[in-house]
Amino acid sequence: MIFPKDCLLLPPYNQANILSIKSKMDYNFHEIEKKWQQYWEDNKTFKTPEDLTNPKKCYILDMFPYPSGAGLHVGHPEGYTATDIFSRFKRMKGFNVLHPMGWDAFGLPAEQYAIQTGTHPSITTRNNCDTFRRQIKELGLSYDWDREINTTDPKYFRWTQWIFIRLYNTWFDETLQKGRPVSELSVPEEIKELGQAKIVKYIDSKRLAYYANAQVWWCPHCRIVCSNEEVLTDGSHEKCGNRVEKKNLKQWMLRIQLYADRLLKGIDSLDWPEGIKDMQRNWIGRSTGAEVDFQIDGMNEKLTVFTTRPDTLFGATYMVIAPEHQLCSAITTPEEKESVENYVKATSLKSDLDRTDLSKDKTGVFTGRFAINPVNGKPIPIWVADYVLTGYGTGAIMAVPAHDTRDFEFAKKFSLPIDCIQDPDVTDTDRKQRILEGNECWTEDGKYINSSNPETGIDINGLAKEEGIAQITKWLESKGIGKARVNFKLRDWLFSRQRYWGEPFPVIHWEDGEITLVDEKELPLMLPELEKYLPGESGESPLSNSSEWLTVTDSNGRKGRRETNTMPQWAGSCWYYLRFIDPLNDDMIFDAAKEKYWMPVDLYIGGAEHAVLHLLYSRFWHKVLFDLGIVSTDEPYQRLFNQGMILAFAYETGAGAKVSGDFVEEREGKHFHKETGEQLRQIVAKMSKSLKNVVNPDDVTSKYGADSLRLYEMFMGPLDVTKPWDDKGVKGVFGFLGRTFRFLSVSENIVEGDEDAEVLKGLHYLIKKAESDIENLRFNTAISAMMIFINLATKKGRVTSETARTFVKVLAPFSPHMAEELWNMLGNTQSLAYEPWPLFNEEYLKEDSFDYPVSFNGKMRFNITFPVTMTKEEIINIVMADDRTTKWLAGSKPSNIIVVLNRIVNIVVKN
RNA sequence: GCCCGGAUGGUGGAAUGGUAGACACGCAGGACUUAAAAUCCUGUGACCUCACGGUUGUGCGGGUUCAAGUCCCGCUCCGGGUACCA
Repeated sequence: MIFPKDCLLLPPYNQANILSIKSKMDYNFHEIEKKWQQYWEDNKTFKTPEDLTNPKKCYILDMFPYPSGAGLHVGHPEGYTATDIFSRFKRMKGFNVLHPMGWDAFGLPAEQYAIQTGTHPSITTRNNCDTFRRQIKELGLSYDWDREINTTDPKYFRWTQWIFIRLYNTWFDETLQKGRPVSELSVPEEIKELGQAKIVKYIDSKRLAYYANAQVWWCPHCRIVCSNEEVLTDGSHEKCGNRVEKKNLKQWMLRIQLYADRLLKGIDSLDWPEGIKDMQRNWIGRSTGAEVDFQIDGMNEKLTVFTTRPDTLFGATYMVIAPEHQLCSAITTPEEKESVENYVKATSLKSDLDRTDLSKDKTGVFTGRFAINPVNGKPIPIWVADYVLTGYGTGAIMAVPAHDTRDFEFAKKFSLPIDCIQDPDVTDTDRKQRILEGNECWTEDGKYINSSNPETGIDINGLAKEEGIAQITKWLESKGIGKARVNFKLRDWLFSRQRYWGEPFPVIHWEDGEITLVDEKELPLMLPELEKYLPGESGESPLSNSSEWLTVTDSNGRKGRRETNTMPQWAGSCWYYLRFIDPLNDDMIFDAAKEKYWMPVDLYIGGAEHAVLHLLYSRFWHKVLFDLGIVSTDEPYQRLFNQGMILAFAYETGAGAKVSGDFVEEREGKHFHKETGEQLRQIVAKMSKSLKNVVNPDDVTSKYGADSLRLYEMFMGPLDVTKPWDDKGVKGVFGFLGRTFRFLSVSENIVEGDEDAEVLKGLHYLIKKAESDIENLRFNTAISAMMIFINLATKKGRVTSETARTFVKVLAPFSPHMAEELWNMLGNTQSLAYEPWPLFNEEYLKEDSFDYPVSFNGKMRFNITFPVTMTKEEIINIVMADDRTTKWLAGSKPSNIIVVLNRIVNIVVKN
């Protein structure tokens, strides 16, 4: 055997030492992670503090998952790791932290599985939750598991039902812009005179929860109601391919529209991404305008339209009503009856997508009837067209084809008159002529023309837009044929589903037509056990199959039937953040003092797909609860952040065919088809079963450990951008963790005494950087800073124990298992979860000198190091005397010399 | 169509208007090993050059500035949202 020279120099006892070091050096993440997860669980390390006197509190929330049968995918841990780092950091900063997790477990998949197999959804749900919980625990996330909640737990949905009762018993006082109990609603005298039935009707018309007919898509084949997205463009059901039809069903609705203004104004005060705020604003869609009445020629009826541009009334040359408009058949003349009826019927078969597709030609039919334009007395034709929707405005519009592209297209197609009433501000005289003649649409502003009428006395010619709107609105109001109005795009919320696996409504429909709610004391109203989960014949929920549960009799022998609809999945997720505050309370929804302490949620992280609906619905409920004095804040989520989607590489052939990951092999950085040998293009796509590019976190943790998975997900890039998963990237952070462990776990590397100045500077820079990066959720650069520090420390070969302890604390929020292990090895017996976060000392970061880049006309040429205290004049003198300056000036004289202290020197030379 | 983002090496990305490419992956070379893996070291935007060094470079075209990846104007492409909103 030949030994290398150096080896011979080692005394025998040192070789033994190497062995012991070697065993220490192994980064055995399996053992470490299991050990600390067990420790945290046994010691309830992350139990939420009960003490509510600490003024520093932080409520950190994840959007809780729907526990699907497929288990976790790598997208879940992204947001969870981010909130975990934030939570661990805040604990070290001395905050009381509330960081809970639960399950949004009502939902369709479990119900469909029940239909197929007869397995009760609660069993499927429990199994799925168990899988999710196991997987999440294996990531070492610091949740307080004593607060775990599940929306399908009767102890939880009891309170969801309780909130529904509150909504039902609340009305919105538009004067105060506030929800109030119906007991405080005063019924007008004229209604009181009409008797009890009318009084009840009046009150019902004010309740935030109301019962109404609503049109839904119905698949006769599957016997279920479908959502818009389940209906394909050709009007068939996505799942079975059969044709769907529209069906009117009695549904529960919530009057979110009344809260539109409050929901809109509330957005301003929130620390949310601007993009999400804009999306919510657009969804609410507030627009101001006016309602205008048009008298129908030859009938004692009027047609009311909503318009944002009442000032363009002189240009209104026809009207359009939606096919569902209530006056549609009354308006239609006998001659046009057949064509209108056919058109209405054809529309009802169209899916919403089909109907609203911009690329499709506009369709419509004439009703045979005219309306009178109030500003000039001209009769204008009334048409029916499906581009006008019933749900928005009044379901009728006045068309101004000269200045609205949609109206223009329609007018051109059906040869309707086009009257230009705004002077186009264009220099091109040909174009100007075309616009004035009604051969081109002008949608920008311009001074009014042709906008006066001696009979009505209006004249807005020459005025600008704002003044025109004001004058016409004033005129309409004075004549009693119109008024200023605010309109919202936001529609009331359809709040019932014809499903089994959801919260039952605590509602009884009595045989005499009365509707009553179940007494609060009787909650929760449980779901009945069923033999089969198929929907009822007529579109009713599966609950209608249950006989005992369904019927009730009151003390007077009156028979009643329970509501068979259930609540949508949104219901449970609308308020879960409140239950986390006091999840085990059986006496009330939550303790008021605890709510006051913990609310609002300080940081809420989840996917952008919930940017509108979940967040808007949740804010709506919260505002109602606020108005009723149940919660103490007006908004639930103070700071929101959306993580980006994690995509994965996929492969396609030159022809664009997708190739499953199984058939791809990599050679020299290129990708080839294993069978055909064809070179493939690497693309980035959503993870999907068909592309076989789904990454399972279990595979990653078993190979590299949870700390590596966490670190990689955070190191991939900024939290909010979509980014592709790359297995190779995990190796990078795994390598870093291994190097860190191997360095800090060897006692020879840890010394006592004074720290090296460079290491000290690096360490304090790291503390500062990590702290601000965590606060700003910029974890990728914080991790990079840790790598830089470890690279420096390993180069130096040793650090002081003080430095080691400090570094481990910085590492702790990111890779807590390894940090705990190292903390323990450094001689500590307690968990470091509550160790104070290290303070950085600005003194160590101070530099004596700065390496100035010297540039000529902005191009960097060379560097010179100067003391940081050196003045501009001294710097200029030395730089100008430098040989390299002479070289770059090449005989020219500088016209200007810019010195920005401790930043740059720029010498300007004019050519 | 409209709204909101984005475009930086082979890849993910970094960069208060002030040295573009930190950190990492990949790749290349080397060390260790019988060998491989693991680990460690070195190099690595492109182009010219033995080298010193130079030229060029942040999607495209203009502009502001002593100085632009960053600010402004006009485009192109990509991603997300939305669907005729009167």
